Amino acid sequence: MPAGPHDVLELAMDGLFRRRGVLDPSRVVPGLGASLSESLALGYLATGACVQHELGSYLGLEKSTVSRLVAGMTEKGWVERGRDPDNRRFQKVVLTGPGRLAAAQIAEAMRQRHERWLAALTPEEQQALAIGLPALVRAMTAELGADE
Amino acid sequence: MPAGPHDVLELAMDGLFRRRGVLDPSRVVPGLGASLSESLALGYLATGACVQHELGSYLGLEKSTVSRLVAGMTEKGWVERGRDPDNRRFQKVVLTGPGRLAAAQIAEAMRQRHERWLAALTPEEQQALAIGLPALVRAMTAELGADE
DNA sequence: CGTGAGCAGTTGTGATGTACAACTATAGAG
DNA sequence: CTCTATAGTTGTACATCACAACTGCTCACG
Repeated sequence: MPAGPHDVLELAMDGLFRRRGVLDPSRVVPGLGASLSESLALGYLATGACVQHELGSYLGLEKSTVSRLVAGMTEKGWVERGRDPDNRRFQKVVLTGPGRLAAAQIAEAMRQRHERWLAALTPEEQQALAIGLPALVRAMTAELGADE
Repeated sequence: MPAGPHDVLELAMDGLFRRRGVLDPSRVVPGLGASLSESLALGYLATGACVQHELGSYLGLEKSTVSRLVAGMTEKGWVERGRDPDNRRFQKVVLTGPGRLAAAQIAEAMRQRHERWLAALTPEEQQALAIGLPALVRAMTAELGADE
């Protein structure tokens, strides 16, 4: 009954699943009213404009869902969208000023939250996490197929 | 620009959020048709019968949600519920035979999945994960307040 | 050219998972 | 015995998402 590697994962996953509300950015940045998908989209768009279907593949969402997601973000004034003049099939999505601000707020709140968590860890644990966690994500990603 | 501990968490969280479908047991044990909450409930009930509101506090769900969750699991034949004779306010929930089987199937599938992930890690990474991950979950849990 | 195949996006519809509010039933204290 | 607190149920509404059917655009091929 000493905890093997599997038990560690088991307990961690259980803990994460049961507290999946933590993921919710509306708790991390209250009053902003961004859903999880919106937050991820804002973060992605902050690295550069993109076309809707690219956003969809990044977020792992169906195109219809992305369409409505972007529509909602447009109404909130975070993005603007318009047909790409070079290829009018594409909807190019661009962050607006307020959108950039919202993205920055979310990123900063996340950063602070992560620092709070890390502050509760010993240096050894931090070091271990920095090695183990990326490896785990790599393994999980590999299993799911290379959907970037 | 070397990745600090924060960047590690940032990337890991991003990766986990975007692939939150991984959490879905219906992919891990296809054909069984158990939702995430149902899977967690089955896992919890496998450790012993309990009363509905206890299940709710374990899962972090509102009592009405738990009521319907248990109703659904009853229909699927995984649990039975009945008033506690000692205190008729309580609904005691107990795993049935099929429920026990489903719980075992889920647990086994999870175990296999975790082993697959771990197999893709070097021994050093496994060791690091075993130290870092529980620490992270501990820190997250502490921040959220001590909910079970 | 022009037409047909295929892709990007939109809209209609519905499933799922959840919370909140109002209610019922039970228990226990005074 | 009544009053209050607790466990659970039901009505309702909301958020997130997928699938299917549609529109509009592009491009290759005859």
